[in-house]
Amino acid sequence: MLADQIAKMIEEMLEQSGGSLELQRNEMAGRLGCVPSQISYVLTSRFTPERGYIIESRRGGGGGIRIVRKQMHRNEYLMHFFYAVGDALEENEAKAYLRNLLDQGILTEREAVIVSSAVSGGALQNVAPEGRNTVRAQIFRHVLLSLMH
Amino acid sequence: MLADQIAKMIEEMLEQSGGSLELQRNEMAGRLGCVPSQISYVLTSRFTPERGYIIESRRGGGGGIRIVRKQMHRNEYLMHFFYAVGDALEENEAKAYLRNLLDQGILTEREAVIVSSAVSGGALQNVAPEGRNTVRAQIFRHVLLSLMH
DNA sequence: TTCATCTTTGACTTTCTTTGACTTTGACTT
DNA sequence: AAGTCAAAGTCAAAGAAAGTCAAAGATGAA
Repeated sequence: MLADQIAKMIEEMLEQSGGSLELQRNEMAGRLGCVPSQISYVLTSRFTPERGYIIESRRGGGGGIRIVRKQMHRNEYLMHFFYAVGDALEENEAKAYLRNLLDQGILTEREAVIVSSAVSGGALQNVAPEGRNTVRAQIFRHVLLSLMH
Repeated sequence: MLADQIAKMIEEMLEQSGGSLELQRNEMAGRLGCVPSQISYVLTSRFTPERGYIIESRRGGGGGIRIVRKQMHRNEYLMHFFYAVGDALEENEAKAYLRNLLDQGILTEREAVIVSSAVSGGALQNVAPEGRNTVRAQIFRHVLLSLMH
């Protein structure tokens, strides 16, 4: 399958380059004789943050796509929380998790304060009350993902 | 890319001169072998007030362009952003502000990453699109407040 | 088979860059 | 004051990437 070949190729390039690389979508698609959006597809379906990759890109002349593989070591911990949080999260649950992360030395105090205020009731005033716990969970999970670096 | 080279060059000059400098658009374009409006482009796309720069200029004979990198003190800075953010905030604007806070040493890289992901489009998926920029602003402002000690 | 999910493709959109023609402004000369 | 020249400003068009999305095609499980 095309997508798998491309994915494999990117993995190899990542291996060679020690974990990060930059490529040009059109150029790569040209070399492989496929349509450029195929590259995008591979990237969004295989190189997701959940699997430990970060993708950044720039459009326009001289643009390109940057792929970074995050090192997995104490990230299992974050993963654990990621799944524990689930789809909805109360403000005080959030606080409890943060306390935990702080105790484990995964967050600094300031970092915990930042996250805490980002998911505080005040920050989510403009979200309909029924949706608040969902949004809070979503934000929290995104933060956890971003910390797996 | 041309624009990036020019930006880099200007950054270096700013560094050397301790934060402010004056240049001549035509003269610089001549040295670089590019069209003068390219300099204007770089200035408007990269050295924006959002990123903490002030640009002033004089036309006519003997004219020139003055570039100043603002530096304020912590809370002033945070206040400044607090008001600048206003009631709605795009994801890109948020990134620009964070970059700036990072450059000023007000946030660490990890902290910037945390905030960035907390206000990312992905984190706010469950907020109705019309409300997203409002919620993002609210979260961002709360985080700024929490940093003002 | 049938349904759901994953792939592939291509048309269209958005974003960023580069260029050049034209405009505005300021300083100096006459 | 008028004219001239030397700046910088503006803007739109063209070019160069990547992003999005829906339709069509596979593939696999029940």
